[in-house]
Amino acid sequence: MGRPAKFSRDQILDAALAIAAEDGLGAATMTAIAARLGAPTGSLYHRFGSHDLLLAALWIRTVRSFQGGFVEALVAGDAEMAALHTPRWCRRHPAQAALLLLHRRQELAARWPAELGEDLDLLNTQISDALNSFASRHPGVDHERLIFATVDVPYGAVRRYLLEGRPPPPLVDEMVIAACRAVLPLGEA
Amino acid sequence: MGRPAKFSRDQILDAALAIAAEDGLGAATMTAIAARLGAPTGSLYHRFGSHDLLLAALWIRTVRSFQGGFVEALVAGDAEMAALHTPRWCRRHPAQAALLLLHRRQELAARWPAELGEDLDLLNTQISDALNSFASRHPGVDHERLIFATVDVPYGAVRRYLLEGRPPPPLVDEMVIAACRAVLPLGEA
DNA sequence: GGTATTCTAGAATATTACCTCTAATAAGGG
DNA sequence: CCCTTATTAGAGGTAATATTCTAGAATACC
Repeated sequence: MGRPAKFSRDQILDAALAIAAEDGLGAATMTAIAARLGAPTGSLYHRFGSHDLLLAALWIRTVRSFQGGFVEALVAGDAEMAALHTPRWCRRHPAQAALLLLHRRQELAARWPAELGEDLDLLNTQISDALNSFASRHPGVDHERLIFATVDVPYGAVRRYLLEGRPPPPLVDEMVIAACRAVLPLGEA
Repeated sequence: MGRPAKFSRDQILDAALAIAAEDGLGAATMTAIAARLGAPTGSLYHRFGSHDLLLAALWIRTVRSFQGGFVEALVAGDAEMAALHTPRWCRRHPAQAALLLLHRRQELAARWPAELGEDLDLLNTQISDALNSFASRHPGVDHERLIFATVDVPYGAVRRYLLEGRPPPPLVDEMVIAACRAVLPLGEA
């Protein structure tokens, strides 16, 4: 009931993402997002109460998009698959990857909106649980080592290519696996 | 001759660095830097023509501080020492590390000041040369693998701790070395 | 067809931050 | 002791940006 929306939440977030990917996060001002969409700024404020809320929503949407496959691989008990998820996801979603991996949550919004705190907590809990669950099922695997192999190394490997705006080459996957096996005491468990 | 300076270039850069480390790069406005130093904004503009120039100078100073030891290790032909340089340097210079490793040059200044272009080029050349020189002296070592082992992996390993504001633990060094040996075909060459 | 509801539309306002400009201040040289 | 020079000092201009506000448009339900 009521007038149908001409600009959806996702459309607005997509516009913000595109601008952030092209010209940096600082360029994603309300005016710029509205202009790219051909919308007046009022429409943005109708959906997102503030600039901070808009960017925070974009951040959460991006984290959720990334996290799914990662947690899935961990739950399936496949650490190497989890490690490979990062380069693979980056190839499929370059703009989102640039946002997620080249920025900190802190710099998105000066003050993180309280109403989105729970959403983020949920995501954090989800990933913590997956890591803990994996570690507990693999007695030799230290928690720190697991994060190093499945998060830190893939992250570092991918970052340089994101900065240059090109997809990570296949060699990245090979080296990520090599590092994985060097640090985690499991051949194919 | 003339009145002696009350606020030196380095003092100003230190203030900017401290603010960036504590509250993020966006908080390092001219007013904030001046306030932290107890100086008027005019003094900052007397030494640095613009906000961009100030941040660019800070960036260059930081890169130079980091790069010295890294290049040195590479020139000495010790890849593992080069890889360990990152975590070690982070422990000694936490604020500088947070700036250098958690930000891109691009987001410091929208337009990089032309007059500092050469300074940056020099630093980039220096590191390129060191990497090339090392690779040419070690026939089995691929360029991409060398960067992965000495730059990307240490970078990823250290990042999480920088975000949390604490120094990388010793385990990081151990894992960085393990990854190094898994990827580079040299035992102790 | 009327009415409630949701949204677009964009002008106007407030805030914020960069930057400039003029005067005052503090040393050193003659 | 005066004059030159480099610097402090900070008020105020300007531009960009977030935000608000009022009016109007489009749809669904009755």
